[in-house]
Amino acid sequence: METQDLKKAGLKVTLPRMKILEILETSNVHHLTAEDIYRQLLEAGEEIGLATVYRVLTQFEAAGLVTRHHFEGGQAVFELERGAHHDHLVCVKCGKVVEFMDETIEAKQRQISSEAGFEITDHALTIYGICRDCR
Amino acid sequence: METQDLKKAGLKVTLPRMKILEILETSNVHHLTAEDIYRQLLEAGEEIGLATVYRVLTQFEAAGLVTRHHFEGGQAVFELERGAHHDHLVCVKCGKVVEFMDETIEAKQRQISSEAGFEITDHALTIYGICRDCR
DNA sequence: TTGAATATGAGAAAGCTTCTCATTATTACA
DNA sequence: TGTAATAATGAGAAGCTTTCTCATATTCAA
Ligand SMILES: [Zn+2]
Ligand SMILES: [Zn+2]
Ligand SMILES: [Zn+2]
Ligand SMILES: [Zn+2]
Repeated sequence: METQDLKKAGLKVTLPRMKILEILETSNVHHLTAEDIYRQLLEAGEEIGLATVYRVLTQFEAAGLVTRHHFEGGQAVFELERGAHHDHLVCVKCGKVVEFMDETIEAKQRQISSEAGFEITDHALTIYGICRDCR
Repeated sequence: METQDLKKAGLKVTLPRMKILEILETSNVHHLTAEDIYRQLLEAGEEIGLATVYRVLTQFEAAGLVTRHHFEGGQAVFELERGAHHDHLVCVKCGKVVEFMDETIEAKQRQISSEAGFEITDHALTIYGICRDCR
């Protein structure tokens, strides 16, 4: 299936791309930085450069396989696109990420945009807080 | 009044701080990057370094005088804290920023956080789109 | 199998932001 | 007002994340 995804996106099936996709698919943490992925590749003994990780993630994003988020704190985080739109709750102490989706909020955003004369292309709602475990 | 704000924040009243505060107060565009401010200072003939601009903005942020936003596109933008919380609609073509606040959305966020066991510290909702003029 | 097209690794470079440190300015108080 | 203690500044170096360059290696259609 991976192979199909890559071919559909017009990308050649290469070892770096398959390994990166595999990490995104099998990781129990769904939100990973490029460095996270790079480190996992090193640990697995793969000799894949950090530049390749960034390059591939950017291609995956363009192909719609992956979404890039800009949470506070510098590094972008990437997550495999699993179909369902959602927004994020991020713990500022431990970094835990909880996903949620609220149709009321989504609808209100559409209404606000249309009233302002904007054609929505995207949106990012991130709530920062302290999770139960960190309190 | 500016002078008071600075003193209250425990900051000495210096020329760079007053000039930067003045730019934030008088600019008709409310969302400025550090470079925007630096450029305006240069144009006004002030010899203030970019490092000072960043330093002062960070201090203003800590003092609650200014809010820092991380819209897409790398550079942070700063805006004078005028008391009323609001979220943002950003045009991806021209960069125009429209502010809005919706109590339904705010309330939903509080509910979602509390249900997830998070104590909210902050949130950022940014809708990206194409404004009327850019269509 | 072969060659055109594409991808990779390594390091350089870019873009934004923070740090360092010698110099200068502010402020409290004599 | 003068002075000392404290804090702020400017300039450039450095840090961090991300992208670029280019010589080499890989993929894949024919
Ligand atoms: Zn949403
Ligand atoms: Zn997510
Ligand atoms: Zn809000
Ligand atoms: Zn604003």
